[in-house]
Amino acid sequence: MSAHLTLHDLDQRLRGAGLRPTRQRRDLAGLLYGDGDRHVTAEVLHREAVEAGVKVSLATVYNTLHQFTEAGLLRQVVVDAQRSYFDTNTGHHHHFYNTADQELIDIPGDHVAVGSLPTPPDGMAIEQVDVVVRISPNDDR
Amino acid sequence: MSAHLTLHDLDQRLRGAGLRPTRQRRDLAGLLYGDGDRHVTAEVLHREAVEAGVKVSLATVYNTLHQFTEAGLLRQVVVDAQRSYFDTNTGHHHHFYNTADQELIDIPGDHVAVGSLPTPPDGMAIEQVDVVVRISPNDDR
DNA sequence: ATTTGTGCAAATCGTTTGCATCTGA
DNA sequence: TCAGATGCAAACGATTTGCACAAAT
Repeated sequence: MSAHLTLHDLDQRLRGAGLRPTRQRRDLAGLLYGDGDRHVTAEVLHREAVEAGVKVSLATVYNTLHQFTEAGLLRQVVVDAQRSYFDTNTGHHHHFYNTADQELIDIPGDHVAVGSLPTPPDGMAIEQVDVVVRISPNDDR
Repeated sequence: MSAHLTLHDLDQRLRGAGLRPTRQRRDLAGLLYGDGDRHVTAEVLHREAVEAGVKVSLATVYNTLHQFTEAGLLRQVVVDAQRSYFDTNTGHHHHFYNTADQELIDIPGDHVAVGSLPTPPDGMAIEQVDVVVRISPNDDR
């Protein structure tokens, strides 16, 4: 979709989400939204930032990921008990999770049909339905 | 279902799974399988054990939960990045997850229909499909 | 000027591990 | 007997937090 985002684009997106466009937020947003949909962990994003010459601490990466999530710019995906993934695709969709190499792959929302959900318990409302399809390399042959 | 399991029942179950029936495993199994399906975290099970006068360390609870899981007596459920849940119901089913109080509730397998899954990427096989319906108390009115 | 964000290091929390000691078959 | 289990405390890894300093409005 987006080939490259200008500095101005990023500022707009941050302001639109009610976040001050600081240098680190802009840089991180650039890494996150610069090239298609992504799934990152804090560690991975921090490493990328450092490798890209962006000066930012791991603590700030964590803070920023959570702020982005609250602001609706990211979505958190729970598939692994030890690690938090953040998805730049905030729309309706589900995931393949490759348990062998811990990689997440998007499944477009309309490629999974969840039918006949039971009524939630009394006084409860459905917030979100997550479908995780766990996959692994088949070692036939 | 099971009103109360005898010591012998527990031993049988453990042996059947290829595990030596030690005192702590028997005691923990008693807590887990004594009364219907349950969802526990290591912390919770350890606390219950201590309260029930069962002498067992937290480390052993962790070990035991994992051994039971490998032996097919339990199933691990990933719904919260910070905490691991173990489900005594190992059959095909899904979950409601109450995000307000971190409670898991079973949804019978045949109450959720997942249709038209996309084909997994090349060389990959589906291991399991997890559906988590996140719910929270609705604060209307 | 004031508010908000950042970096660092220390603290936290769930979970795992090393190792000496016990226990079940 | 003796392989396998357990307990304890220390180690761990991911994440959060406290606080002094820096940057944005």
